[in-house]
Amino acid sequence: MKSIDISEVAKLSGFKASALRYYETLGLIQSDSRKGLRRQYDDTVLDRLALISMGQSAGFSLEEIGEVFQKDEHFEIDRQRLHTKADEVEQHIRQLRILARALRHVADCTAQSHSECPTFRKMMAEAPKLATRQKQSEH
Amino acid sequence: MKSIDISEVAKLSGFKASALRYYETLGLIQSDSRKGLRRQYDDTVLDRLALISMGQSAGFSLEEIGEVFQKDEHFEIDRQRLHTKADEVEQHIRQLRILARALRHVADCTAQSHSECPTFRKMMAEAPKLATRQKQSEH
DNA sequence: CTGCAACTTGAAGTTAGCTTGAGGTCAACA
DNA sequence: TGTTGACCTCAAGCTAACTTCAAGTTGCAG
Repeated sequence: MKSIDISEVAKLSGFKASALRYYETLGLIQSDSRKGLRRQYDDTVLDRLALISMGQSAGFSLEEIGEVFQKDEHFEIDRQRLHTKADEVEQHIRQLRILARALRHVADCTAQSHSECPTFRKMMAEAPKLATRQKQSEH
Repeated sequence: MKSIDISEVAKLSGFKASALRYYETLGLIQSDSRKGLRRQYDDTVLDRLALISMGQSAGFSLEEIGEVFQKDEHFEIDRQRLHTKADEVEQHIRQLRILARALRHVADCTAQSHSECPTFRKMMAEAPKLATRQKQSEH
């Protein structure tokens, strides 16, 4: 395990140093030592950051992402939680596939009004049950 | 086209009435009339809202979503933009697939440290180039 | 005709996720 | 040995996306 300087981590991960410091206050990452005042990181931090980045793009809050990282004693619960998160991601993927198709359709369909195009109508019919769930489950 | 009351739209779409009013100020939706003071919506608003919801879950800002809805004169540019958005969504999907696999792996893999598990290492190796792009392209 | 629940507006407040600024410290190079 | 530039801390500031609040209005049930 070699140590990397924060500026290097920033460069490699695409996160700004200020974001890395912020993540540290949230307990999402830790620096393993200091060189003077400067944070040095174990290179596994890059995996963590990649997961954080992907987690964010999956719509998880930093708090949720943090929970996933807690490898606590009761790891059976933890495994369950991870699978649940994976299920959520897959659900999300299904929704995005509909969106991609809808976008391409709207781009290509020559119909005046999409609300009257049967192809579009059919696509949208699949969407609501997927699309409204997030909001309900919040808070 | 039948008109629906805002409370009904809220119920059907999963968005709160306050959010609907907010979207109206941003020009994302319009109410087609009023009953007294109360907003009434054309039922195509539900499609729009489903698209908004999906767009958000794809990580687009309300402003970006609004742009997509602008069906302006130069529709060739518009088509191009829509396809670009679709490309972004598909890129996003690829990233989420890696995340889902990573989550399931971490849940099931018995290795002490994931950073030493070759399967995990291999997955993560695919991720960075996908995961860091969003941040760079912002602003 | 009278309530009153459910809407209205505009302004202010909230939360997440960072970034920025002021003032300080330090490693490394000339 | 001194200077400099990149880091440090802590507090305050910022943006997006809403929500909440206070004060007013209105459709409709009784």
